[in-house]
Amino acid sequence: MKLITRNTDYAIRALIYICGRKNKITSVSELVAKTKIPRPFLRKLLQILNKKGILRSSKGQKGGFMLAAEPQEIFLTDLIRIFQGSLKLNECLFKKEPCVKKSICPLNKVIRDIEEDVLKKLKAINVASLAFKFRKLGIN
Amino acid sequence: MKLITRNTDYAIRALIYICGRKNKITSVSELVAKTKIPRPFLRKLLQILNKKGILRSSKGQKGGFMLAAEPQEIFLTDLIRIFQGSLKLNECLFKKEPCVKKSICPLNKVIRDIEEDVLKKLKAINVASLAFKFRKLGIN
DNA sequence: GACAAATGATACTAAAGCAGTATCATATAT
DNA sequence: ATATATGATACTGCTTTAGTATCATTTGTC
Repeated sequence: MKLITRNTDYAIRALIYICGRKNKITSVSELVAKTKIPRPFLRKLLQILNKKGILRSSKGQKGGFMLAAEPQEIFLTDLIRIFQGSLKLNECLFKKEPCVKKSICPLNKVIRDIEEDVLKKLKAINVASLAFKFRKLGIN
Repeated sequence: MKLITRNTDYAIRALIYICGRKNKITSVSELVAKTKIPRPFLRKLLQILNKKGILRSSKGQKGGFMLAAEPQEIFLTDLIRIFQGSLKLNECLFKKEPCVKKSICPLNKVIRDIEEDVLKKLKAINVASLAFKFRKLGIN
């Protein structure tokens, strides 16, 4: 039972660092030095964030990445969705023979309620607020 | 991101049914007929619940399972712990080089807070209350 | 006592997701 | 030209999930 996996975690930390660099381009080399994330893995993550419109990249020497979106508009839910697919905590568990009464199933309901609450809380967290907290503590 | 996996889900549904049978012994055959859970898989789950002291079994003809614990004392958290291991939502994500400031890491903190809230809510759900809800709806 | 019907114990398997690595192509500042 | 970036893509190893398969043991019934 994991809320966020490692690639989501890495992505968030990379974004927090990039956010702190404001409008300056940040290279993978700099990110690797600061975050200790394995280089080829981080490269892959950044390329995905680029394709998803969260980062903007420039190639060639002096190339790198910068934010393409406002940091207060990049939510934890977005990153989880990108790197972990669906946000549903309880997928349909009876794939073969779906319970006809699924919509009123009490077990599904209690799980759904918890799920919705989690999503609401995740939705309230964005890169800007996290970056602010890190900055205040002098981390990164 | 799944709160409960299929074996936990199956286990809960089996327990709910067994709970409804009160003090009568319930065989795997009856449970398979009612829940449509694959027989060998269900057998394995019930054996685990037996070992963990949640079910009591009797062998031989007319054998089967009944609750070994009070249904209001069997919590969702217990079953998740049994079938999904730890309840930690965010395991240590920097295994190789653990962040020294982990205890004060803002990202870890927000995730931990959500996690604790989820656990509190899961802890409030037990087999008895679920069985009651199912019964009221005439399901199972 | 034989037998059928139940659980106990254990080992095995297939598929999916997670956490990366490796390589080559392409763009660009100097 | 060349060094230094990213882009695209394919591959690998490990773990978890979701089961299946077999044989041993116990027990009620005839």
